[in-house]
Amino acid sequence: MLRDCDEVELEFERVLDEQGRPIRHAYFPTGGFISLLATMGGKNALEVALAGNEGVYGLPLAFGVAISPVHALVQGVGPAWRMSAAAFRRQLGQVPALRRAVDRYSYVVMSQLIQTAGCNRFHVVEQRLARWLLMTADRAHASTFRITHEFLAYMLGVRRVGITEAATALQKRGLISYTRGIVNVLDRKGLESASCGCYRSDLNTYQRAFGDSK
Amino acid sequence: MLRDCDEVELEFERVLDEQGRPIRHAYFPTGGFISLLATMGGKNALEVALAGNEGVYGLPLAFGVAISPVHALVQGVGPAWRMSAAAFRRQLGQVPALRRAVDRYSYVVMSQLIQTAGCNRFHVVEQRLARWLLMTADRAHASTFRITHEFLAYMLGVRRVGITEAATALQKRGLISYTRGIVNVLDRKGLESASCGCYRSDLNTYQRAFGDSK
DNA sequence: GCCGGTCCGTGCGATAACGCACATAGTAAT
DNA sequence: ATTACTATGTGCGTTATCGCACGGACCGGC
Repeated sequence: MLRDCDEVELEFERVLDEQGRPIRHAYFPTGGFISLLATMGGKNALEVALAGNEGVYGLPLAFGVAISPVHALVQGVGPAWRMSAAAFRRQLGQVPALRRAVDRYSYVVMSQLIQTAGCNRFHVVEQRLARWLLMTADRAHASTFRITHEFLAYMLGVRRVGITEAATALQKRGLISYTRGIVNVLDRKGLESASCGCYRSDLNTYQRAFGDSK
Repeated sequence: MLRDCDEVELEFERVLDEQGRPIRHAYFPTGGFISLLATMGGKNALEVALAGNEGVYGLPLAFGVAISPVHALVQGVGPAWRMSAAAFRRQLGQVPALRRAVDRYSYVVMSQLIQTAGCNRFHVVEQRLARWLLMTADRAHASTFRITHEFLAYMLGVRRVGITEAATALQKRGLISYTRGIVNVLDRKGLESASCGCYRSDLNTYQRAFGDSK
């Protein structure tokens, strides 16, 4: 199966696919991770899912559709396996274990989309920011990572200043620290309780889909 | 395949499955339709998708997981075919055409979840209400249907009064009329332009997934 | 050491939606 | 007709977030 893959380096802010355009490759991130954004005409956008080494980018291919429903943007640099759309579909037909894993992961993503929809509706920016930082720290496999307020604002669909305010509050509480694009998670537990339950809820969903069978 | 099905009548406000609990049956609505809600601890909820005769309820079963990520509530009364979870999974394995249709529909639902997440973040209540009325009218196969402001508020995750205000505005513009739980869509085109682009966008997605191959 | 660019912080009026309380208007049963 | 109930409408102070503008701080290059 690896014969159909290239190993590529995901470059920061690289757009893998745009909403409404063909999906050219599936990606299996190993070190990097990918943001999936709903773009809402103009400059508004909203991150709806995150694909790191726990998942894959390119699910629609598994459903027999090659048009991306999201704007896919590299968020964390690092290596990934890349497979052409055609090869991915072929492998899905030939390798039952892959098919099963992708199906399970589809469930996880669908659940997260549902959770995120509610989260964006009901939770305040500070909670959502805390959740986002935790999710990102997990996928970056590090408590420190690179991200500006500007970029965060784009992900969460709020003003840059909204992020500044929320981040300042988290910093004052000693949960994070940051300077010019470098965020450091100081107190993971604390940040988790500052976040909405959505973070934990996502973890549980993942566990339910993959953990229980092991 | 129909041998594994019962024909059942979907009763108004009947809860088919709760979030986090097993999915007992898959449903193929013919006349009725089903709301899928994200429940956010306590009384808050948000409709994230709608399954009518264009789709099916029970997708997670197709992914090999039997736990519902949503609160599934009957929204429109009418008949549906019902199949046990086990039978649905069996049929998916045996009937390639079913598998393919369900895959395509999974893509549609996933796209709609993405769209809806953005919609709830960026669009005002009046636009979202207009969208919801259009979606419901489509699935009810009628321009008149039963729905209270209270229920609508629950679906859209806003205050009842928020619906009253938005509905009053739409009524003043001659797009709808309503009295005590009966809504009537008077001007479909007008309502569509009062809504956000999300309604049309959903239709396009559906077309893309199913229309193009025919 | 200055300069241009990037990133972060603050101030302020505007707005959509909130929560709560209460008023009115149909509907339906007795 | 009275009563009870459900559905809708109104009023009002509060809040989270917005949009915009500007001030300051840090950084790398010359």
